[in-house]
Amino acid sequence: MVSADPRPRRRADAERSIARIVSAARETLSRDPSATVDDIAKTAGVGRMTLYGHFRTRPELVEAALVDALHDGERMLTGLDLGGDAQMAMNRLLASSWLLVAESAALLTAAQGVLTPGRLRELHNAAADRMEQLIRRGQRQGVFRTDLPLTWLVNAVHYILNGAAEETRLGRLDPADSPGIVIATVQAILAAPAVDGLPQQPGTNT
Amino acid sequence: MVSADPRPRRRADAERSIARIVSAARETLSRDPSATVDDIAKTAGVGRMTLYGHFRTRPELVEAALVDALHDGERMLTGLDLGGDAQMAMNRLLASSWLLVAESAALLTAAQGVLTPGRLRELHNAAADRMEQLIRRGQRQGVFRTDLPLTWLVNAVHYILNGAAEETRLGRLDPADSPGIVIATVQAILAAPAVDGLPQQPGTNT
DNA sequence: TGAAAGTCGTACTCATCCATACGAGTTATG
DNA sequence: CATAACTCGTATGGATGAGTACGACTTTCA
Repeated sequence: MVSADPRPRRRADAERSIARIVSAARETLSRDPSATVDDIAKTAGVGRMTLYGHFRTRPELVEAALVDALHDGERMLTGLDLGGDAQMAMNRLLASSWLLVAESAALLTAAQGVLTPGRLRELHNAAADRMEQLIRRGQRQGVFRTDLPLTWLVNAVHYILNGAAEETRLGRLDPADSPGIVIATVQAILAAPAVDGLPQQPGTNT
Repeated sequence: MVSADPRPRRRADAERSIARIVSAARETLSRDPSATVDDIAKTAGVGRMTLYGHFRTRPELVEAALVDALHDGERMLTGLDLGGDAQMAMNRLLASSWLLVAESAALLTAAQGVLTPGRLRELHNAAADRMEQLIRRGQRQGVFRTDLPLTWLVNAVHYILNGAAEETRLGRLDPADSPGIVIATVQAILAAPAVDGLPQQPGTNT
């Protein structure tokens, strides 16, 4: 399961080009999901032919960009404690991943239009699962609501994340305030409704 | 300010064609925001040339479809009581407009890619204002939270609406359940956080 | 019923973008 | 330093989709 290189021999400058291209693809597609191959090549400061030398088709390039972003996510979450109080864990998860998710929202859109749903799910599942497990744990702890479908809760969080990303990109939200706003909103969505005079399962919230 | 007809004389069959085209545009663009003029004409059961006879460019057609959808919204809200308790009013607003908003979500996306931001705002402002006023009133009543930017609250509701629309379209949400889920989620987002032992302004919730 | 209005197919131009072909020049690396 | 790997411009092919031109046919309506 170690990352196997089908192409072990590659020159240093080629490696550099690929890195610049992938980076440019992430940047460009995050601003405009329908960006042209030529746009991406220009942003990378590289001829279009060089790009095609490494990525045979546009979908292949988009996938590479998405995979790179997801790898960043995994790396970022390494060593992040998702145990303990689910609410706190969720806040930590959001605080550390919000920026990446925000930046990659449009990239995900681009991928949706170009990759098969199956392939997309395969790539994106790890991230989605993590969120789902955490919410489920919060439900068992009694701090997250259980009266709405789990799938909806997971996706509602995503929609809020992407929405906040867009608001930030459009300048309607101060990037400095965004994390706090996202956390507060997600908390509100997930929180178990504390009915007046019927404070949920007592004893579960230490 | 009455709707002025720049083209008073128009034959009955032309009127019919236009209606079918606009309807087809709404339907088609709501499924695929990047639908072709040809697609729309086919859906309308009309030749492409007929379509071009009434709408000179694609943007013009998209705008007509959006305007039609917005008119539907206005018509739907006529006679809807938005007074009284803001929370209840919001529930009524969502219950009656959710379906239309859901259907028009993708249409709005199409419009965003084709209309100038100014023009789009001009068309869409009435609907957005209504939501904003209602939230503001709820804040004055003490039932909606005031610790997040008003703009964000308005747009967060929109993102949830569109998200629910997408979930429904993808079959991940039962259309019968959607309204209830949307209402519950929006309530959670807007509700003033009832701090334990500090139940907000007493006397406002009769 | 006849002229104006509307319908609509075919064929065309124009622009954009993906992808390939070729080939000359440049750089890494054993 | 020689060769293989890489870069990259120009040109080309092919697909798609917007919008126009033209002209024959049909429908409305005064």
